[in-house]
Amino acid sequence: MNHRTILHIDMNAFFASVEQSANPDLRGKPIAVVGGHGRTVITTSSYEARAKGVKTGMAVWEGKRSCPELIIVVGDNRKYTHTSTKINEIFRDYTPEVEAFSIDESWLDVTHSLSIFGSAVNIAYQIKARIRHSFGITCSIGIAPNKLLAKLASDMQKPDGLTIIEPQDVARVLESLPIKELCGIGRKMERHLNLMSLYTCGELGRCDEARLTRRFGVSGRRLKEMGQGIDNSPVIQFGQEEDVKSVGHSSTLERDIDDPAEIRRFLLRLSEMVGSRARRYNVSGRTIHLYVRYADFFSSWGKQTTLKKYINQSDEIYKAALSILDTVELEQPVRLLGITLSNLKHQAEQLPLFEDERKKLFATQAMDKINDRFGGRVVTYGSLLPGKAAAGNHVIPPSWRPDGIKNIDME
DNA sequence: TCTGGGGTCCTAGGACCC
DNA sequence: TCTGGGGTCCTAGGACCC
Repeated sequence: MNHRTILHIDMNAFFASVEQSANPDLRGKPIAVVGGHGRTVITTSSYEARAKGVKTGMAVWEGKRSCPELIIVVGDNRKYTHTSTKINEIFRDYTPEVEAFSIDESWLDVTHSLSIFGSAVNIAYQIKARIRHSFGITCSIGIAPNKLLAKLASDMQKPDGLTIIEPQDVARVLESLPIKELCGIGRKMERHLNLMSLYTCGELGRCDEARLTRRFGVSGRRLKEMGQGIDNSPVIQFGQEEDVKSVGHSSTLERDIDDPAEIRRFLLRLSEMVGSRARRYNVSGRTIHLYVRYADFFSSWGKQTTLKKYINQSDEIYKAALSILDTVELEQPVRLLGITLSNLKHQAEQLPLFEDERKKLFATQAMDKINDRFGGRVVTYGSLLPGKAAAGNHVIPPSWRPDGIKNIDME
């Protein structure tokens, strides 16, 4: 038998747990972590709050309605990214093959570490103990022959769970499992498959591939494999990731604005955030995408333009965004603005001569990317904005589930 | 004080070239 | 004058993930 052994590690209620660990007054209490200003949602809540019906994606007042004693904590990104980085360093004591899926989830391929540490279960218990000891938080771990199943397994027991799916048990576990439990099958796909009378992974795995391909194109084969619990995708370790394909920022304004000058100021600010990050990544891009959400929340549009040359200077990005804005007539006050740079080209950079130095550089850059993506840094654009119209802090939730605004479905 | 922000991948259709 | 195909690039939009 030649199979891989993959761990998926999921921090339980990560942001809320970090806050409770940092502040003893919050322990054992229902708390909710939110972004910086009024127009925000609950990004993570403690298990005490969840027991009272508080869910990710709720507005603060909704959370308070179902749990009046709910304590609201404004999130601190740096705390979370710092903790996340440290936790991933622990993982790398057990294998170099660590892939951070998000700020609070990672996969580890421990296939080649088993002989050193005895077993995957041993590794899992060691990791749990070290995370609890160092950070005072718990995690759920799934052990399985591939990433898809490991992630499925880590979801099965929370909090502080440990679930193993042995290769010989895969078919039994999947037989009556609802398809939407699989990572990659969302609400819409579930509905489509249900309409084909496919409800469980067992049914999906037995479905005729041609039937799935007719309906879903190239995804058909992948769907069938998922139903069978097949996933050959490798764990991509730090520094081995593909180059980033787009860099963007968007932000809901504190209040709706329709003053063109104010809109332009905000676009300049977004351009600076996108530009500085692109420069840090050493990329430039030819395509600029502008996104606008109107005051009514439901109507929005996005427009993109592709230039002849690659850019990453903030003023050039700003200019391109303005040129797009000039082609439209705004229909309502603006609630949210976003700018994304894509069609990226990686710029040549000086690489260290020695292999281990290169590896270190790549790993650092990879972690930088993760930190950037999850808002770990403070981007300064000082004098550009006169005070009040600024967006709030960005707290990127670890576990957005379709219970929130996405659930307001118009069908 | 209703409803966030960061991405990736896929599809469809049009323009344009050979 | 009318007819066709393949390939690439681009825009727009949707589904999915955290």
